[in-house]
Amino acid sequence: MVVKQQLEMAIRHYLQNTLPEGAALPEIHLSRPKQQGHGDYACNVAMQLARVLRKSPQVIAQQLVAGVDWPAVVAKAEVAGPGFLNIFLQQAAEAAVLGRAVMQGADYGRVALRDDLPRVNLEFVSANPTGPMHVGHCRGACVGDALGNVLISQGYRLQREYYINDAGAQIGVLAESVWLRMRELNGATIDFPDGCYPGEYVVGIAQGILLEHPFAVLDALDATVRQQLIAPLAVAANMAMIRGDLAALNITFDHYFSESALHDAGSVARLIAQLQHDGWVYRGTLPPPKGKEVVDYQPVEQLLFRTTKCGDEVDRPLEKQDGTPTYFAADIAYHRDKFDRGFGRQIDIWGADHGGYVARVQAAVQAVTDLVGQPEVMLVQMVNLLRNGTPVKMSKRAGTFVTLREVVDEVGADAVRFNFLTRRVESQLDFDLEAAKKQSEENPVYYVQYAHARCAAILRKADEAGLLLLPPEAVDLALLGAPEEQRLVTMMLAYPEMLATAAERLEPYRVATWLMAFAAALHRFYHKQRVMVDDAEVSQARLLLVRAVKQVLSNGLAMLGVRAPERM
RNA sequence: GCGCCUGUAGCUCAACUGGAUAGAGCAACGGCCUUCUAAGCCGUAGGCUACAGGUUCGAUUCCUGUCAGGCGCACCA
Repeated sequence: MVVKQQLEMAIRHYLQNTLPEGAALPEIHLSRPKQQGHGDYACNVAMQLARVLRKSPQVIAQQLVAGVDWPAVVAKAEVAGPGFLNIFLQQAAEAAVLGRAVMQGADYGRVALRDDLPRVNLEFVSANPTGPMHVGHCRGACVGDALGNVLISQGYRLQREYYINDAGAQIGVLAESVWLRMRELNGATIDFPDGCYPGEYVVGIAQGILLEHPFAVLDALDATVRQQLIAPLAVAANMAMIRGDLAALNITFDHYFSESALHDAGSVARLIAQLQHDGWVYRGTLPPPKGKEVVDYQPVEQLLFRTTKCGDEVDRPLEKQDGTPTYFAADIAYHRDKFDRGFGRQIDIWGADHGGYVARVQAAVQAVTDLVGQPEVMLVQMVNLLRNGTPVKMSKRAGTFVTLREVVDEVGADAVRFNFLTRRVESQLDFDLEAAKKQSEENPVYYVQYAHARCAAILRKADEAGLLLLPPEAVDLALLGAPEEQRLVTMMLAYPEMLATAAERLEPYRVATWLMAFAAALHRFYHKQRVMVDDAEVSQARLLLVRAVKQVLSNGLAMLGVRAPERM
């Protein structure tokens, strides 16, 4: 059992036996004090109880110190400040974490697979297959991949999924764009209409398809037939490109799910029929949207879903004016499909521009699966791409958007990932290309990686010196008494707790900020204490410390998908 | 007009769901390499946490209002 839980239980046990009848047991919250002098854990329960017991928090805390049956790992507990209970652990008991980290290796901080948890479907990126990924997708990609790692580390069975929006009008536009490029390649002069995809990659796709399907053959086809031929080929080409872009970021998915397959299988139509049967839909007319001028608004009777019954503002259409299903209808079927595939928990990572979409999807999913609050939607705020402090204007139409690939090539996958993972998703952030390049050698990511390389260098040095590393149990941990050493030990103890918190709150950025603090602790230790000294026992103790630190750095970086280099 | 997110050092961001002296990285200034990696360390400077109220032992955190920025507001995806 984790120390934190032992402490919690000990305190709860005491309170249960001593609190007067009817007094509610407060939540026992143990925190890691920022100040080293405040012990390994702090508890504020005395202050919470002050009002109920009509006693000063200091007095209550004092009673806790004396009365609680503290676990053996506790060295002492004392009252501090306004009534904090500061708990200090046995130094040797704490330092046992070093052996665990070294022995468990990559598994340190991880939890075994838990069958009691719902299976998780994590959907992210899902960029439209109409072109290469642009930098806007990058943040969601990094966050999603890291979150997947974090959840898996805490025992979740998780699948990473990419939803391919390969249905709808945009695909027709894509096919038409490819066809125009084909005609251009064939010698025609084309005036490209506004809605088309102008990017250079469309030419490549056109060329690729022409290799298999000669122009004359395509030209002879009926326009609709031709489009049906070109569209899937163009989508496939774009998806190959997108997979390549993701691979450049070291991101892979377990499953790619096709929207058109959903339509082809009749899932959408079946869902609508089912909803009609269950009384969730009706024919009605929506009022014009408020606050925004809709020039072409016409009151039209549509098939509407009663999302208002589950907390949405207005009911939402399932069919367009022409009778074909809306994207929303397909999306309900999609989330229903995830449920049918056995995912009791669905997490979607969307861009902030989809914020208005959350309520209706959650309402609909609740209606068709009885899962309340699903999908859990993480809204990732926008990234402002800057170059030398000025915004980079991005327009798909003008073909001026910056691709993910360009950014990765410029800045490097490790730096890109770390950069996007040090911030909470709720905060919009600026990403300056020039700054990222210029600072590429002073980036936080290198600070952490350097700490790892430094540990590796020390261990190499020890190896070259012919030093035989003792097994952890043979090392005298009491020799690690310096503040810098204890700081490292404390942080390693906190690592599993940090991971658990990151998973619980869906906040992978915690790993990155923790790593920066941990790396700082290592660098400080390095400058203060020499590892290999004349005293062989001290050397062994510090080498064990370095081995453990290197391992935990490596584990943390792995969570973020960032390399842990042996040399820099 | 309504909804969601945000406002913290010159810049980019943290602060462990309400805790103790608000911290890192860049940028600035001053020190530290003939011993394990100077992509590092130590020090200095930099803050009315947008503003005004409220809740309580205690507020960057929770509530209300104001201001500022971002995103969204049928039949696109």
